[in-house]
Amino acid sequence: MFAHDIEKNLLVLPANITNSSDIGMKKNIRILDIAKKAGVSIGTVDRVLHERGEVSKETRDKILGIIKDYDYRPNILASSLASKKLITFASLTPLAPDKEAFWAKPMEGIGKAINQFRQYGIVLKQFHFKMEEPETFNAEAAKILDLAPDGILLAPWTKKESLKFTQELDNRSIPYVFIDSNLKEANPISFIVQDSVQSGFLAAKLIDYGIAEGGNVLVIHITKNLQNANHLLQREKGFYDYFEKCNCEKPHLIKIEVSPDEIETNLNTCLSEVKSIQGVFVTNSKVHLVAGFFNSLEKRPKIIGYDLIPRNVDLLINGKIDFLLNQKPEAQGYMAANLLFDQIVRKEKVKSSNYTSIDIITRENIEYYSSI
Amino acid sequence: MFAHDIEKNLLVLPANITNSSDIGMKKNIRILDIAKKAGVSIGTVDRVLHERGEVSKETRDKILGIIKDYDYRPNILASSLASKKLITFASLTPLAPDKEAFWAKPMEGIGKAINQFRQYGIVLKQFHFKMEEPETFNAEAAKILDLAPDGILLAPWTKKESLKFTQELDNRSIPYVFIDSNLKEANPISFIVQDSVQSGFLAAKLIDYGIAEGGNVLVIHITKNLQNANHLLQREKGFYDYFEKCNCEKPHLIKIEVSPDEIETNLNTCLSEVKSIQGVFVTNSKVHLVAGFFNSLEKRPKIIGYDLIPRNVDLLINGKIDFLLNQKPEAQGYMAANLLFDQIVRKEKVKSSNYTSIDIITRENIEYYSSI
DNA sequence: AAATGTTCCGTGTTCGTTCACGAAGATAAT
DNA sequence: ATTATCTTCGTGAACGAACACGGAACATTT
Repeated sequence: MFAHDIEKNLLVLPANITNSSDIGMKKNIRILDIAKKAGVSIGTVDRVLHERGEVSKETRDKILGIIKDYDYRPNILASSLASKKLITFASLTPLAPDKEAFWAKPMEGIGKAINQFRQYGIVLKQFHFKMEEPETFNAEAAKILDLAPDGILLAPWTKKESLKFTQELDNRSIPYVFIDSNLKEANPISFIVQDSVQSGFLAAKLIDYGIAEGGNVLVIHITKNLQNANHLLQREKGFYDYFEKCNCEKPHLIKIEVSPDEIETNLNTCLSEVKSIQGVFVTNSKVHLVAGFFNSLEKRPKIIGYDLIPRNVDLLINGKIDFLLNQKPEAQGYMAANLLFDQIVRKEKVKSSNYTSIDIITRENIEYYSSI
Repeated sequence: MFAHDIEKNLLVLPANITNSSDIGMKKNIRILDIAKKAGVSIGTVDRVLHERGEVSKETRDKILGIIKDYDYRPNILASSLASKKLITFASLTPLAPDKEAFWAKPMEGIGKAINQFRQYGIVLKQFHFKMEEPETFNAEAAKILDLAPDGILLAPWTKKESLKFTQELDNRSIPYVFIDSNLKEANPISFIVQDSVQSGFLAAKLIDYGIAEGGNVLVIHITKNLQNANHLLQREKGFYDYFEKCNCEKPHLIKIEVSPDEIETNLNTCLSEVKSIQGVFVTNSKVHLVAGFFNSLEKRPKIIGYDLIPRNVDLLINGKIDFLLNQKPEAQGYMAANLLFDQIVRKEKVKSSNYTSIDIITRENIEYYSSI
């Protein structure tokens, strides 16, 4: 009577009656099951699953109905095993001068993820551009278009070039994931970034928490071209916002914009003019360049900066820097690669916006922030 | 001449000459390849791989040599697909009274991982014990032994009962992973915990950073049975250590041990006797129980506690608590399940000790610490 | 010498897909 | 009516590993 209900592999429990103390017990419906229900062969089901036509509208609708009703999910193990074609991912990120550089970290995470995906037939081709030379971005982007990969991990460093590239990707419907920063005008399947404004806000809180009322606080941008560095401006904004909104006595904020090679003169001038510096906020990883300057003062100001690059880490451990804000670049890379995988291989809908946590690092907790 | 070198699927590049700009391109050697090289059939290779005998020592050694030389890694896709047997994981954790409770979080992470593993034929059976009733631990442990799962996720809450259980697991060579705390006397394949001493150390730093020199600092244990709560004692130790080692002016530390239902009287007495409380450190998630007491003081002390449970989060956001230390319980669960998977399914060696980061949470960064 | 064990190893099927190939049946062109 | 061309669908061989089964070679017992 109910033989069909208990026939092997055809028993598919509705999701809502699964035993809540067990996870993963639901038996998936197979292509063969769908075929039987529809009275066709697996070849036909396969054709509608892969949308390669040659199926009458009638049977197509029938099969699609069954797929929906029984919530068919392809078995990616069998799928990847049977599929002989390679899936190619490409990454386009700033060139990391050495293994210690910031941009080596996301690549680490990406590499780790890709290695786990190897048996799924996934390969990654890495491309790098030089941050100061937008032409190199275009050149590498062109190479990627030639390669025609199945998915792209992209750090959209300069807006104009990135938009041109992503528009072309949209045309060719090649999915891409943004890493490190986002472009509202583009259509990535997902982006994974840190909230820069909020991180500046947090930095201000940490300064505020640690200083006596009043006094002077330096906000230092160390970059050659501040206008191109949107991150830094947003961090600054968050920092200022905090003191606007808080009901604390607002310190006197002094903003300094300087290129890496002019720090010495610039900061010496500043120190001779301003007394009683209670806090220093450096808006990027270059904080190691300024930490030494305040040793001479009778009371060192609270110093806060960004990123766990080795020189910063040393200074943090030695007590010359109070806080580093971290954005887990390895984890970002790892997640980004996983997002592409979920989208392309697992064919799942992925969260389109991903904000990484804003980690507060001190010498007391840094040792647990090294690995992924 | 070199035909065998380029024969399909037999081309296995040494790892050191892979192009560094590409990841995942190395072709894996298959069982069939090993069989050919050894001049036997795949059946024989399969027998030595699974150590089920019936192979002469001679050919066995030959095959093992090839496996080693060519760094054979089984294709887990094909492997899981072909293997019809279910792999059962069991978890034994404290019962979470509701979805918001602390112990619901690790289960969330575990569940997420297990769902990703479903197609590998993995199921999870959940077991829970009541924290105050060690007998329930024993009862559930017995159920698990009956079930004879392939791997176990275990929160070793009470030492005696846990050791008895893990010894039995050792006897039956069932692998287990510790979560939340570790037992030096046991032999888990891995443990994933937070360094409690260091977290107390960090808490002290945050108090120290925020208070003026001197003054009184309260250390509050809120528990029914402090001696059974090793975590809390270690956190206290780290907290005291900090002020011993630092070259700051050490505040006067006042230790309070109180059960959850006696807080009110206890704390009121304390407040009437001690003036000028600058900092409060609560050694567990019960910090929400005390935050309200200090509103009446003209200057609220700095308050720090543990864990992002809803009541704490509310108080943090409302500015009644300054810092919460977090141990990413979801991520712990997720990682623990992945460790079991890597060990049992992927047959990889896993890191035996895993320390989660000690996250500093403030109202400024909490919104990015909710999800996994 | 035949019968029976042992030891060692090969073969074939299966897992759920992918995909090339080809076979019907219907329709259109000759 | 015959051939050609579509449209629509089924079949069977992979993919790499797991595992049951069976078979050959050799040794041991009657």
